Amino acid sequence: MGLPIYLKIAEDIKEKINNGELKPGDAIYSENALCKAYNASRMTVRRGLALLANEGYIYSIPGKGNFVQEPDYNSYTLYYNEMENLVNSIDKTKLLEVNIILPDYKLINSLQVTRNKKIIVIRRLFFTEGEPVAYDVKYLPYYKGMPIVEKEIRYATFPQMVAKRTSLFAIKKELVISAQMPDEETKKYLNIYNELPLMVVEQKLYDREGKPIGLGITSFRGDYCKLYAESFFSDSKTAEKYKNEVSENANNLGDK
Amino acid sequence: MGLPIYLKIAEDIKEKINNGELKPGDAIYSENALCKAYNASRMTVRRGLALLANEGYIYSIPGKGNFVQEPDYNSYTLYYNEMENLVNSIDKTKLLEVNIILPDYKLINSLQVTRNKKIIVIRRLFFTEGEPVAYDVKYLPYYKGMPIVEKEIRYATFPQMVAKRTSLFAIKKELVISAQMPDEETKKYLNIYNELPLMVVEQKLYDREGKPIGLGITSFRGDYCKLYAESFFSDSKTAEKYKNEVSENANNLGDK
DNA sequence: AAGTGGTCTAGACCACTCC
DNA sequence: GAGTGGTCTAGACCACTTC
Repeated sequence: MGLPIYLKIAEDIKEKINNGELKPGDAIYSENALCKAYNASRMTVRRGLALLANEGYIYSIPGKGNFVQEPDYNSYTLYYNEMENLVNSIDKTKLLEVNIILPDYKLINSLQVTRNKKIIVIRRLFFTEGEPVAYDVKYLPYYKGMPIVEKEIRYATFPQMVAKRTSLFAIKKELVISAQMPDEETKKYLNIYNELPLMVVEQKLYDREGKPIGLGITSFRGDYCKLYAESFFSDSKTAEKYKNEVSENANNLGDK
Repeated sequence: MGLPIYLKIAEDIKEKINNGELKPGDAIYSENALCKAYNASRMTVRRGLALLANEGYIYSIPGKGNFVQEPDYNSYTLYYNEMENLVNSIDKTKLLEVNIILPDYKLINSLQVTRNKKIIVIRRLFFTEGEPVAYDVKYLPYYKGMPIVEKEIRYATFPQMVAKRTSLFAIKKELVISAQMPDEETKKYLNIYNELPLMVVEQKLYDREGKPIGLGITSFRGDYCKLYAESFFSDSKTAEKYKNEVSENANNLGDK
């Protein structure tokens, strides 16, 4: 069959872990044992084990062996894009303000700048089908020669805004998500007349050295925002590619 | 130096990507070229590249080459544990109800069961320093011989509850996060007398075959719950162990 | 035909753990 | 000292893309 040996090894062990044959803390067969069992070279066996290690299934202790890892119960992957979420997609934005200000106490702390540092403020409203659904504020320390392009300001997400200055690979991003009641100003912007909470997402970006390079606060109408997260144990990804082949091969062998 | 060659290769290329020398879509030196440049065997070079691929920095096209990957702007890692979050840790729970019910329409849909399937309901209150901070409901399809242990019911998180039935490795977890206003009952439970929103986290667990095995809804007082997420480009993990040595080497590059 | 990445081998030396 | 994992080599054959 077309399934590479290293994948076969990884899948077999993964299956043993998934069905409970191997439990967290248990030792796996040694690499040499696996070499013999699969009639494979050690590099091939190690490649299979490396896969499992990458997916969080096993870990190794030099001199002792490979062991089944305790799974991480509390880790999820969250997809967040202020322009797009479960409930709505932003189809229009309105620029409320673009300005350069001096930071107040909170901003000085959050962006770790001096009180004389100029800060760009961008305040926007996000619309979905004519309805205002989110109030968005970004704070960016101003640097000389920083390009400010109208179109970008209107339609860019936060990472896109700073991409001009730094490689996006180098950026660390943080989110703090909370439920809050809107103040009077926000109520007005978002056409809130009754008791309706906000989903507030605070987004902070850091450069490679860990220095903050931007703070964004997006306040969604509670009825227009749901965030979605999932635990992905990257199970299938590895063998997915071969899945068809496997079933094909089951039917017709031997051509090519 | 103690830094393994494959790590050195990976770090060098990563640096080129981070500082913008290599941009998304750009081709990397071919594996053979890297072999010569680092005076290394191809397996070693490929190990370095495999690292970068795993971290989302590059991808490869057979027959063409390795290329710099466009980073994923919208992906974050969220840590969620209903008993523990940014603001508070649950130090006491109160069991409101443990019961077996027949599912209503919504549960039938959500858990994908028949209307005759028995469902376990567990309703709890979570406390922090004497204050009720969250109202928690879990729905679990009932299976014969399912152990129900008082202590577990009181203090277990959702994944822990189902761990008895299925290997946790095999579980897929989903979260849907929203901001809502409390109903009268919840207000009473959580001592809410004024306008205070809820952070509602809906948690759904699936077994290996994708069948739902549990639904949980936790309603936190808005002032007692903040969720935290971060983008981790697993940068450091790889080289962390060698960091001291890396900075040593940073001074005397430029050879070759 | 030449170059690329994908898989794999059969060794090697090292540092470590366990006995 | 025997066994373990960690690193690495110098080849090999394959399928693929490009010219």
